[in-house]
Amino acid sequence: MSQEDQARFLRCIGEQTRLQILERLAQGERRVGELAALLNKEQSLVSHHLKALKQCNIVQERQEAQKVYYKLTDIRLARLITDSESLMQELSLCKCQEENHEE
Amino acid sequence: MSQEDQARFLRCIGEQTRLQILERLAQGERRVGELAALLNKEQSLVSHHLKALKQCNIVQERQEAQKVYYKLTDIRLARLITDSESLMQELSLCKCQEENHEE
DNA sequence: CGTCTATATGAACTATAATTCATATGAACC
DNA sequence: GGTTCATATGAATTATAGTTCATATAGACG
Repeated sequence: MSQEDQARFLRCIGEQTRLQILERLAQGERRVGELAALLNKEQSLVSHHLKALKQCNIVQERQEAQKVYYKLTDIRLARLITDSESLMQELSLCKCQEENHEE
Repeated sequence: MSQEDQARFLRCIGEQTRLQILERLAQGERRVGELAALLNKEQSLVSHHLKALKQCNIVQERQEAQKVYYKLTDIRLARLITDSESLMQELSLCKCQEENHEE
């Protein structure tokens, strides 16, 4: 597993729509159309993102007739995301001490 | 803390050169020039990446004369990266069962 | 077989990010 | 003050990634 793969993996998670998808999948299996409706995004967009997530082994699919269900490959992914979120929140607290301007 | 911020944070970590920088900083403070030499990259490139990391509160700087030392804002960042790496490695093992072609 | 439903795909476009190069800044030191 | 050393910056270029649209595929079902 190269460092480039690790970077690719993190970048794959580091996208807002994909984070939203993963948030939903953390609660259980969802169909493509369901996700699109829940997130209020185009079906093709969701499909593209799911493909990206699949390529990084972050999600798995299961087909049932024309319907395709996606789920997290491993539930620990949800934990990883949660952990990164809370760590990031702590880090950003420090920020406020030093700078509170946006340029 | 918005989801967009979280995505930005993960993307910031999800870059090979920055991962390499963080790997070094996990071992302790380093100067810009040191990092450039260690990674065999241009000084300006390292500087740009450090700026990106700083903007996400991932690293902190400390100046001493003309020299600028960088370090991780929080050592748990190193853990987060390590954790993501090992989880990712596990996930990629499953991959091999299903596909072993590169297109 | 035609139609509907669900999803995937690919091309085109747009946006974002990485890299390089040349140069600016600024401290140190003679 | 001029020179050197360490770092930062900005513009220009290139590479990568996100989004949309139109269309393909493929199963279900009358």
